Amino acid sequence: MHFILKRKITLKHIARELEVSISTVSKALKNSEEISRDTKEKVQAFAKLYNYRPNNIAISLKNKRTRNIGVIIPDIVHHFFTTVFRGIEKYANSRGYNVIICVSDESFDKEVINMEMLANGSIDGFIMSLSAETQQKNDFNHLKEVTEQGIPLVLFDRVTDEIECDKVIINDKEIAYQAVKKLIDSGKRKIALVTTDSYFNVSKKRAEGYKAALKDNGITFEENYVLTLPYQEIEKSKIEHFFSENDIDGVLCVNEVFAIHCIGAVQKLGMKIPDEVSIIGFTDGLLSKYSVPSLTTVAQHGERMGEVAAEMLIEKVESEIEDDENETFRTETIKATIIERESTKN
Amino acid sequence: MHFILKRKITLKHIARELEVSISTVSKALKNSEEISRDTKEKVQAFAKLYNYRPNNIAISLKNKRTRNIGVIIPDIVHHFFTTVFRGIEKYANSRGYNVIICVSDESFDKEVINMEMLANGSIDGFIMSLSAETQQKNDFNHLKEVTEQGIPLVLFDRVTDEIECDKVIINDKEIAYQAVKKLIDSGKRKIALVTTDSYFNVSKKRAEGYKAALKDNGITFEENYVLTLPYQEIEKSKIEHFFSENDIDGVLCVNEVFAIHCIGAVQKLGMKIPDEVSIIGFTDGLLSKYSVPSLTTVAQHGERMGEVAAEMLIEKVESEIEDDENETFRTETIKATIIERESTKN
DNA sequence: TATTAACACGAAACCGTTTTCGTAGTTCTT
DNA sequence: AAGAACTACGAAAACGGTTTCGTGTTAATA
Repeated sequence: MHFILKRKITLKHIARELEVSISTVSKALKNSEEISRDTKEKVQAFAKLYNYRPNNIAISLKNKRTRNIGVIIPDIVHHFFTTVFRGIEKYANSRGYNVIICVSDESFDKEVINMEMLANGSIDGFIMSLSAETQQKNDFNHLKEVTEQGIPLVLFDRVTDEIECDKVIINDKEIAYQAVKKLIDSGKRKIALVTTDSYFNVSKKRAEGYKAALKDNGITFEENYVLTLPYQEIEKSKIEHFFSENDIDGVLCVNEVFAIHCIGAVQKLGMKIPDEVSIIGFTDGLLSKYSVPSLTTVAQHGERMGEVAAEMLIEKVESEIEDDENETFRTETIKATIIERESTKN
Repeated sequence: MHFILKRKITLKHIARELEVSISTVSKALKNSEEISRDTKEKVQAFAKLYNYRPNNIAISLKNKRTRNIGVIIPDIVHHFFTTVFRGIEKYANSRGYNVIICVSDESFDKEVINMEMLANGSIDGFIMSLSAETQQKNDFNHLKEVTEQGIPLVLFDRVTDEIECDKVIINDKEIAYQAVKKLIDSGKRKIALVTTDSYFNVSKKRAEGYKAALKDNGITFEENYVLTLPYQEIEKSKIEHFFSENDIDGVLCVNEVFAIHCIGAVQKLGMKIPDEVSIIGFTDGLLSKYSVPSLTTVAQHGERMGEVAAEMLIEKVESEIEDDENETFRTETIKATIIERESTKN
């Protein structure tokens, strides 16, 4: 076995070979008016023959623009985040950007480290969703530093009011309201909320919608009807206990996995879905689609969210106005929709 | 609102401010022996105060090493790939590498474009899994070019013999054999294979294991018992038809979604799982865990696969031997395991 | 024919580092 | 006191491009 390494060819090589200057080569390849037709053809032919490609790193250094976007998300093995990521990747790619992804693993420290790693020239801007720990600690100095350096930042889904930047969220409160309204309209009155700890801003918003819907329909909110579950390591017994102790006929879950667990618990207790208990979840993933019964759920349109986030970021990146003074930040809201399946009746 | 942009500070700034040369600053920050204690302290203090961080791009250009890994996968909203990716990301990060990810979307052209985009200096090496279309076309010139340029490449799961490089696969044939054996041992004889088109090398391997297990147990292979499904857009009716036309008592599916569909079809036909029909799938995702009945499945240990791939790549990247002559490539096999759940009996 | 304009190209600076090498100025030898 | 040996630093090249500006040659103009 004998490989000939076709090492990357540079302008310098071409220049030397063709006995012209580097500048001439550079211009010739850009089809500059300055260069004679003859020379251009010669250079271009040579470049093509040896498959010349400009070195991205050199261009990045010169332009102070990498065409890389940094994405920091709490988890990658998670349907919602992957859909958002797909949206980001697609849009970014269509605009000639690459995506560097880092996973914070819900850890504050990792989030900080990842940001610092990328903030030193590797990327032109960040798109991120806050880790659980960051939201808990309420410490956003790493974000502040980055924005103060003039690096554009777009936050999605798990955002914070503490930082001024572009944001993309869904209408969590509203859609939770609608979901609960839907349960009420189908005759349910004893509606539970299965949620995570409230330092997740999305959970908080969804709880608000839940409460508002109850109130507007003359149902008094009962603390007992709220089941708070850890984000991971769910105990089935706790859920079963919840449903056997309380007389529930409708459930809103803040995610898909919780909803599946509820289906299991409810069925185990011998109750029929949706007739005796109706269930609505969040996140339209495979689980919702393929569970039996299939799950009525809130589609968050993650891909759209990703696209919008990427678009906002690239806009900021490319508008080199650096207008400092009257820089303006937007918050885009993606309208979630309810996908009706078998776990509810209408 | 008035922001003061703390623009990134460079060696040049420090040098100017402290009235020393750039080289002195550089050395001082590296604690070089060459520089006097006084100067070092002065420089280091200044750098710390202004939060100096070296520019990654400049360092990359100088060192001709980016500490970036390029990952190209067919799909991101896919449990197996995300787990592999998590493994890659974790390991890479622990070694100080960042990961740039591109999605080929099962398209040959996108795969090529993405490779070219990254191959011009943006990354030190590739980890990838071939797109469906690439496997179909059997065209691997883009891979060949990259390896010929001396860029390390590690292929995982969807690999090809046409390219000499490091590879990470699972023991597809073996584990399929074991899965079928398990069905046979539990008394099943009329075992179906639900698979994709055979240009997927993994499907081919699994089919081989399936056939070998039948043969070794004196069961004749029947073409009728193989159901080939498209990768997407599955028609339920086709599956139901398959199960009503054939007298099946065991099923091996090459993925989770196929398995879930089979559960649905079998149940619709009024047959009991696992007593009348046992089902085993591939990919241990949420669906397998939460379906009813839960699914016995082949765990591919994607995260481990990713770790191994990343480790192999980084080893190659960092061994600058460029030994050309006797460069040696490995193929690591991750041992898949069968996770027993309710869809089979023993 | 002298002047000017157009043409075609090269030198050099620049992006932000690292690193080699050269050299003032000081201290140590003998 | 002269040479050797340090010490502490700076100049410059290099990584691979882009871009501005200057200039020698030729062609057009007066």
